[in-house]
Amino acid sequence: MASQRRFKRAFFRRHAVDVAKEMLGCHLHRRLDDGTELIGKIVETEAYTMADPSCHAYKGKTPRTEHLFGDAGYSYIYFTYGTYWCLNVVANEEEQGEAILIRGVEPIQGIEEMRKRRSKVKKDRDLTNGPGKICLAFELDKQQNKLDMIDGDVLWLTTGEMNAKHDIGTSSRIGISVAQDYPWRFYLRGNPFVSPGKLSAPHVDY
DNA sequence: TTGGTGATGTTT
DNA sequence: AACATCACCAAA
Repeated sequence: MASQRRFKRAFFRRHAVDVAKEMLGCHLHRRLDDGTELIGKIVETEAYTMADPSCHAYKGKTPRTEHLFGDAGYSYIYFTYGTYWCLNVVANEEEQGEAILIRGVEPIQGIEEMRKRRSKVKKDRDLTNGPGKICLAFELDKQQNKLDMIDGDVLWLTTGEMNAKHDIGTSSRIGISVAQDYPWRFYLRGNPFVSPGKLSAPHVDY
C-alpha cells in the first residue's frame, strides 16, 4: 500500500538535481472541479537551475518566471510550442530559480478520466509518457500555475512509492538546444511511462 | 521500430 | 525568432 503522506516543504528547499532524483516514485494528485481525484506515480523528472542556460530562470525574473524564484513546492506551469503545457515544481531556497520538470507519470487512480482527455490515444502507455501528455490527462493549464503542491488540495504531491527500491537511470535532458551535456534527467528504468524521447538522448549509467 | 516534420501561440 | 512537445507518416 502506497503512502499518502504529504511532503515537508523542506524536501523541495534543496538543490533541484537532488530533489529530481529523490522524488521518483512519489505520487502526483489532481482534484478535478467535479471532485474526481486523479493520481499518478512520477517515473521521470528533469532538473533546471539558474546557472543553466536552458532554464527559464537563467535570464532573471520576468512576469512569467517570477515565482520560480519564490518559495519551493509551488507549481510552475508554462505554455510551449503553441499547443502544450508543462508541469514543474519549484525547488531550492527563495531567490534560487530552480525547478523540476515532470516528464513521465504512471496512472494509479482515475485512468478512465485520463482516457477521456486523451481520446486520440490507442495504447494506455501513451496517456502520460511525456510532459505535454501529463497536462492533458490531468487537465492542467495556466489555471493551475502557482498552486501550493505541499499543502494544497487541487494539485499536490505525496511520498507514494518514493522509498521503494528503484532502478534509477540518468541521462541528459530532452528537447533543449543548450546545456545538453548536463546529466539532469532521471527515470525509473524499464517503466513503460517514461517518455519515448529518451532514445534520442545520450545515456549515462547511474 | 525509428526518424523526420508541421502545427501552434506565448515570450523575449 | 525561439521554443523543457506531440501526433502523424514513411521507410525499413
